[in-house]
Amino acid sequence: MVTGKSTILDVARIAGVSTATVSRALAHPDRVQQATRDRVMSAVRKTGYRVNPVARNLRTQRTNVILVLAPNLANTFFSRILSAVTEVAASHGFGVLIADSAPLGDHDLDVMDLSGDGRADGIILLDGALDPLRVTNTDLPLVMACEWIEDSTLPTIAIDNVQGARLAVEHLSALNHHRIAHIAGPVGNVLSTARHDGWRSAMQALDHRIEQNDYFAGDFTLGSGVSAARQWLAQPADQRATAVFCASDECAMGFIGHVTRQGLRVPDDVSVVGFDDIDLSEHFLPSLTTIHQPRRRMGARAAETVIRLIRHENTAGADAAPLPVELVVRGSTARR
Amino acid sequence: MVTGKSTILDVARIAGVSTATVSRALAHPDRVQQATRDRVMSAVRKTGYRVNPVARNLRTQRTNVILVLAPNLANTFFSRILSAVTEVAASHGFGVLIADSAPLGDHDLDVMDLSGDGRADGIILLDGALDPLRVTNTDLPLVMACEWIEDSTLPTIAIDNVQGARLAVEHLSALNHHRIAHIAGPVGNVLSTARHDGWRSAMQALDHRIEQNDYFAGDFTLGSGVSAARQWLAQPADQRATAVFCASDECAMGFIGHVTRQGLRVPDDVSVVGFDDIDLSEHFLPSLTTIHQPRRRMGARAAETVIRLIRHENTAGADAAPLPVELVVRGSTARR
DNA sequence: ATCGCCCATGTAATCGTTTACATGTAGAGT
DNA sequence: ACTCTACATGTAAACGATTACATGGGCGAT
Repeated sequence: MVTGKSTILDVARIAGVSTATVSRALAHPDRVQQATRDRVMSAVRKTGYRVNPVARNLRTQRTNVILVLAPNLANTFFSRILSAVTEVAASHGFGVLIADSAPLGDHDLDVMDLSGDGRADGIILLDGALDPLRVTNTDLPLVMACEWIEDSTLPTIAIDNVQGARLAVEHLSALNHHRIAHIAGPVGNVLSTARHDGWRSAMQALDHRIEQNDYFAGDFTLGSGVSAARQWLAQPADQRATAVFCASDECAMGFIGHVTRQGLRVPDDVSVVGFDDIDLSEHFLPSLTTIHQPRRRMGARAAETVIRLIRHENTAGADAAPLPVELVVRGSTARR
Repeated sequence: MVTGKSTILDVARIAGVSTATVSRALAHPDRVQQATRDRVMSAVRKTGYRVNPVARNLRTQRTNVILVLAPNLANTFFSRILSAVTEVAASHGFGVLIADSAPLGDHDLDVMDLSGDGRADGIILLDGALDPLRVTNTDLPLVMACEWIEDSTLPTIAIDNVQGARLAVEHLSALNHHRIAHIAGPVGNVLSTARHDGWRSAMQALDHRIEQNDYFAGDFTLGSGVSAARQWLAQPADQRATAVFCASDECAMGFIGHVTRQGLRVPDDVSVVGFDDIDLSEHFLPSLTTIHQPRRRMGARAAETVIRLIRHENTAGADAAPLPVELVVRGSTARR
């Protein structure tokens, strides 16, 4: 019980059996006699033996681990996805490890340098910005979730971002807003692009002209909401958009925070719609009208899909369809 | 380049050398002749060979991986700690994997079932609720951060929670509040306990009586802030505490959100202080007066400490002292 | 009593690396 | 010409488990 680095051989010696029997006693208790099983167990207790997972992984070529690569752990958006993944995986006997994919972009690493050809049985990738060549350079089952990679054939779990943007714009339009600005996400990001496209096409479909000043660059963060708010406030009061559709809730909160502190009121002076429906949105002041993403379902579906791939089960199914989004009307939007 | 599951032996055969030479060409390029090195490299390219980290880990008994166990990834508080850990680790050649420690509490698993005696070289544990017996049942270097385990001798990086609570209470007292309520964190949690103690002792030191109704149970979440707000509102208006010290920022936001929606104003009708200084606090409405935790520094220090332990470097130093906290005065507190 | 089968256990190969040690070759020093 | 060094490479033993196959004893059927 004291040592701590005992091997299966130590146990075998103490129990007076072979290593094979120890291994069997542990993995298939029904295949060894009660008496020897007891001797083995007691030896295990005596030595404090724990199986070395690395050795086991090498021999069995399995790890029972799913690796999740997330682009930015600081983004509160991922938490619920991760917990859903963890739950589903656990119910199938898999553990979950998470890694920040940011270092992968910078250095010359690729996915496998972290995941290791053998460190995980499958990967869930939440980062669409990774070089596709690097990503597919692996035999491991890999599914994308939330974000995706254009022109790749990877299984992908995502929502209909264009539709989400459209719902936001239509909601604002129905409240008699015609000048609906957009604070975008980071350029190059697939989500940004989809939401931006959705905004543009919805505006066109509703015959609302998009003024040059109504597009603000951003990056999903609180800070980018604040700086967009500054730019918006700098415009002459009678020439501003009367509503803003933000590419993320955080960004929306940054915007609202800043304009409120400058003496304007939301939604009386400007309506704001976010995207994501993070936990805080409901409690923010004013509570945030936003596009709800089914985060738990995304995480669960991603986990199920990758596990099915790992097990070589039939992966055909309704997986292709994007998950539905939903407009949640709260206190940050009002009739003009 | 096509296969994908080629071993060092395949490379050796194609290059016409032994596996030892391949291994050396990759790990110590200076110890093989230019010519053979080139042959090896070209064989590597031809086969798409990637070293199998599991085999390497087994052989070298190292992984260059640090495992971080966090109690609750949904808590936005951890993000910045994690990114600091990741950065520092990377600069020392370590990768970082993160796992949710929640499953460890429930099942019969212990730390090693996830980390694996061999899967990581060291552990940073952010969860103080784990059974100490299970935690210390490992040879791996292990450091605690943020939370800690009573009566254990594990190296611990933390802030002075009692002092933080004291600063909050003193600030409110200086603003002429005497009835200062407290919304606590989960019972049994070391942070909750320390902050609760700090509140109580500061109140005593200032000769403020603690009324029975001024303690609210909670659990750090938004929701617990809301339900505390309900209880507080249910009290007769002239008999309520005039200020509230919350055990977390999220909780404070939940409280403020609810009372504001019920028609009260913060800070005019009630002052609120949070704890943590998460990103959003500055942008919340009103912006949140809170106790700032140096999250990046905690993460960095934890990483440095565990790496020093892994390398058997002298670990003595100023590590014992808790990191300083700081009161950040913003818009949620006002003179009574 | 003999044969054959089953069950519990042991033997040893295997997973894919790294690395201590052995081997062989070439050039320097005498 | 001979030895000694130095260096490049090969040989083979680890790392710690799992598992196909071999072995031997016990027991039922004949």
